[in-house]
Amino acid sequence: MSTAPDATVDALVQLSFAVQRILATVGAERELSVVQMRLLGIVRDRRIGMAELGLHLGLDKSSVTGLVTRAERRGLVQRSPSPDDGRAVHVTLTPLGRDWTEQGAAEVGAAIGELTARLDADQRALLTSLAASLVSGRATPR
Amino acid sequence: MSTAPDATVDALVQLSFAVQRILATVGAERELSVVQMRLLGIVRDRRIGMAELGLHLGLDKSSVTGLVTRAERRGLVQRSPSPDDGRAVHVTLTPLGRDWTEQGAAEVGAAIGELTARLDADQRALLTSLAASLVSGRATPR
DNA sequence: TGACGTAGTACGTGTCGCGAACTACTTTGA
DNA sequence: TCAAAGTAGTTCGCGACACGTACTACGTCA
Repeated sequence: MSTAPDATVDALVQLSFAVQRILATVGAERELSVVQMRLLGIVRDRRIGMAELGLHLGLDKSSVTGLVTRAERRGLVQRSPSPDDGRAVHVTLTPLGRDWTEQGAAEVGAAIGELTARLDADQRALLTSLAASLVSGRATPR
Repeated sequence: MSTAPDATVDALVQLSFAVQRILATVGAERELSVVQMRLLGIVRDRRIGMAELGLHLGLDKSSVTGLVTRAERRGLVQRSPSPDDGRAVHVTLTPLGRDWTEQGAAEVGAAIGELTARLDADQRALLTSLAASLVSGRATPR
């Protein structure tokens, strides 16, 4: 029920825009939107169908269809029928998609490294642990 | 030139998506996109023209035109000619726009409060200070 | 086997962002 | 002083993107 202090809200919102901007910039080099990058990142290490993909992305299934279709048209992912379920489809990375995903991840890592360059190792670890606990919903170890 | 550790990249990227999701959810109650919310937030406490707005949002000026036009059509902002420059336009909140902006800010504050509920006051202050320093580009006080 | 649920697609609508071409006003410099 | 160059915004056409609705096809369960 408690409202966060304005300073906290501001800081987190601004930070989220900064990170999104990094993602958008890295993606733009390959004409990938942030959502496309996210799609690649999710498909990277999961065997996943359209519906579950929609859950991860917070998108309607019909939106996922279009997203995957565009990525497939560009040769980044491919659909393959599920062996278990005749209705279902699995989305996997093509070799090209895998390349781009690796490269993109490296570039994002570099940009985040730059963003956090002013922090020393302790501060960075602290930030990581605080951020991770917010996302996971678990308490932060002290 | 240093790349951030994967854990840091993950935590910050995930956190940014969590915050964006909050913004999107709050906006959705009024059928406002995240960018529309941002527009309101920027116009809230600035006397600003279209070009500068584009800089803040990282958008092309033609995109700003459309953005403002849609917001204006909904009665949230208004354009007024600049007294100093016959070419320029100032974008300001209407009373309705101001209401929505206040309400939206309060709801975002509440949601961020919930997101950070597991942190105690010290941890929250620490997170705020770390995040703020990343965004400002200034060093974090120790 | 028939009813119901689930996975995914097709289609129409609207938002959003871009670049290029355009108008209108301002600034600059000879 | 006045033409050239610059600046603020708009318009237009395009594609990406997200949604809801309606549809097909397959699976499950009684």
